Amino acid sequence: MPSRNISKSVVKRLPIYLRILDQLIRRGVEMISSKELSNESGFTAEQIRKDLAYFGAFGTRGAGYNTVFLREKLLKIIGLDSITDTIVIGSGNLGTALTRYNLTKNPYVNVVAVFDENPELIGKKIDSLEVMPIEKAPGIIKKYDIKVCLITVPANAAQVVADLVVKHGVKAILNFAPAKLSVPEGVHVHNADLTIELQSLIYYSSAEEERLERLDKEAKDNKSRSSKSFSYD
Amino acid sequence: MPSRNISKSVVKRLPIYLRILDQLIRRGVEMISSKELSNESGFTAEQIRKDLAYFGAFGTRGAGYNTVFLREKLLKIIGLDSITDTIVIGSGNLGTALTRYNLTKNPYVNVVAVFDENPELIGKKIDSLEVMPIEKAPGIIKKYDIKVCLITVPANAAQVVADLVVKHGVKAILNFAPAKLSVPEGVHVHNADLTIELQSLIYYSSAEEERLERLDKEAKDNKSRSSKSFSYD
DNA sequence: TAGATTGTTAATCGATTAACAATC
DNA sequence: TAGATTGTTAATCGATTAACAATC
Repeated sequence: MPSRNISKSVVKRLPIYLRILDQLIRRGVEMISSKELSNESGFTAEQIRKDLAYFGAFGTRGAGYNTVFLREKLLKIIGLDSITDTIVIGSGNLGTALTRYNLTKNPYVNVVAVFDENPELIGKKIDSLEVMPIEKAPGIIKKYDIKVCLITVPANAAQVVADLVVKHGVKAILNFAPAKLSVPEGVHVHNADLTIELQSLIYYSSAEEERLERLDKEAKDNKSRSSKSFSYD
Repeated sequence: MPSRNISKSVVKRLPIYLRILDQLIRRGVEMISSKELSNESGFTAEQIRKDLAYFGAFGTRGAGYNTVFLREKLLKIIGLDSITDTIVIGSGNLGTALTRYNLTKNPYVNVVAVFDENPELIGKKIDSLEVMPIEKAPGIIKKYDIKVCLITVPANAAQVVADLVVKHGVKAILNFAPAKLSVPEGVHVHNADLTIELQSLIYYSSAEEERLERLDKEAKDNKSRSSKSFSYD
């Protein structure tokens, strides 16, 4: 029996399984074992089987999973069985890139409008879309029943924009602004904070060990200079 | 005593603490308690204290943390105490946006070059940088001792690019391509896969409960139609 | 039937939270 | 000294891994 309350980590893996299935189907593969999915994805076979089992029993013992069947199940589970309309707020470099990217590359998502506050950018063309003033967002959200929104405005504007879209019915925000958004219960925010990603990567890019040892040494030096207690070890 | 083997989840939170400290210092705040940092960040005060304690004792009991002091410690811990030079490979919409973004917004990181395979894009100007042919990457990596690299090429080119930069000494890759990269031990990859983020967000954007129940119902219907066994409950 | 691989339960591991002594 | 808040140890929680019976 599928049980509810699926954890975030499980949900984040589902689109990866979907992508792999898309590739396999394109290559003509009809059946795939959890072992092979493990090779393709880097997750363990046990984890893959367990993830899928939260939603049902989609495989055949002794044989594996039918790729087309599993793909269809995953589409329904994730909610990609019909195209999701979305809007982009913030038509700067990143907003423009994401709009173009989604228009071309992503078969499951459709950007229906791009908004900006800056009057200079209104009317600017991004492929076939024209940047609209932010005031028109509520109307568009209503018209297309928008539930998902991408925010690519500067940090200081992000909360105002989030409040606005949530007020008109948006349930999920992909936030690229380097700011923590407060949203009511039931609204989901994923932070795609590129600065954070990059900085945490820098942590690993140089000899971690040495850097932290240097830090320890400094601390010790300070201590023996200024404190009454000695440090052992 | 600071212990080694810091987990990824801890490291990902450090840049967030850093950003909050930057804001606090700009506002003139001199001391901050873990409780207040909790309010600003959304993490619990216990977690913040524990995270920091992995690296040393930076606070003052009864008083909290000195913002300037803690910021400086964090810079050293993360490795941001000197500017990190980086390169961007792939000068499409996303690569261009990230290059501009980093050039302007990020004080700790500097994009020194942008590369592309496509001959048509070579020579294109992104602010003050000229897109260079990918063949020049090894020379630039050596010249600037590049350890961190952003990959924004199409999925099918990502692995080749990764192999190339790793071969010449890159230790950390921020990968925007929707592809799993294989890298040798000691090289770190962070995937910033916007499609995955967006799709997993869509999971939460519509009534999860209902969707999954519909799925269950389908499964049950199929079973009672085609199988020999009945399903109870 | 023998071989393979799922679905699921139990064991382990790791990360978060709670509690509190240390100490400013 | 009393009040506040850290640093750290112990308890809890959740997620991953291992094991194996079910079954194609």
